[in-house]
Amino acid sequence: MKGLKRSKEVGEAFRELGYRLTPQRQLILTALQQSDDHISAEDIHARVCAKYPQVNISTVYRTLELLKGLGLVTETDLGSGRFRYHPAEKGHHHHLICEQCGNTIETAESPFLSLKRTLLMEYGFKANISHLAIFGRCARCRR
Amino acid sequence: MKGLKRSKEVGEAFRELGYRLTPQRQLILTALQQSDDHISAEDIHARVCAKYPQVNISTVYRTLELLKGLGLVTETDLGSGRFRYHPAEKGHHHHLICEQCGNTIETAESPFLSLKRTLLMEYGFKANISHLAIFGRCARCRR
DNA sequence: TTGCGTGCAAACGGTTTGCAGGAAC
DNA sequence: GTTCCTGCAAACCGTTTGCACGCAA
Repeated sequence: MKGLKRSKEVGEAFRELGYRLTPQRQLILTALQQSDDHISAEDIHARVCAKYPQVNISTVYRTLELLKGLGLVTETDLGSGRFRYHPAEKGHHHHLICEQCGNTIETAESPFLSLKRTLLMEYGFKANISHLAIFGRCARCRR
Repeated sequence: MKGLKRSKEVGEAFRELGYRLTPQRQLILTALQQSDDHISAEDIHARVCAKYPQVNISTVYRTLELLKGLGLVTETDLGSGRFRYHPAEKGHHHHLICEQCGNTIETAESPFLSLKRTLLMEYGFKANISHLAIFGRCARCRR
């Protein structure tokens, strides 16, 4: 319900920026906001197609491109060979990906803040850490 | 000189493991070891072709696959849409990639060790951080 | 002589693009 | 009515695979 309301708000903002609010775009926005996880373009396409079967995957990519440009969506490469997308409003966090079982654990941002600080001080580099993917082995698989 | 010597040593080890030491494989090893940077399969292919023009890119991929399996080469995704390769012996380090000018800065491992420690303690997750790529803006571009 | 390694060509999978027709405004 | 957006199909690009030949051992 909240997701739908949000997507309506985004829709309005959309129109005010001079973009057309098509059913395809609405469905893509809804799919993004209803997903808990980070989803791929194909995932979005599948969800959209459930309601509106002839929507083409290229429309999904073009809409994601647009949303990315507007800063409404973050694109992440979680190492699976395909990009994943996530509403920017849902905040920053990071992913620990287990190389053995494939599960991903989301972590808070805090463990990464000191790293960010160090990189800034020692290298003058302002890290843009919004979604970092780190590979390794999770607690269960290490037992 | 050192690079060539090393690649000869690796070659011997290669043969002892039951793999054949072909000119193609020698050239690929040399290309890897002579590169300062992390290079892509295409880079390797170009260098190899300079001496032995009809070598096929699929041979490069197959050799890299083999070297990866033997732990002699690390494969990294620096976010450019293609993998990059690097001799494992050259040690671990990380990359700060400037989103503005495209330059990459290599950093020591130390700033990442405390992160690694925190992830292990708080999440029981043993991070396998060998080559991490972090995006942001470098000191020069921030001026 | 054996079978591993290679070149070739084609397939693959995710993403992008050109185009003409259609819908939002 | 105009312009933007879409569906379709084909191109794209890095990577992988099947196959038959050829070379290392």
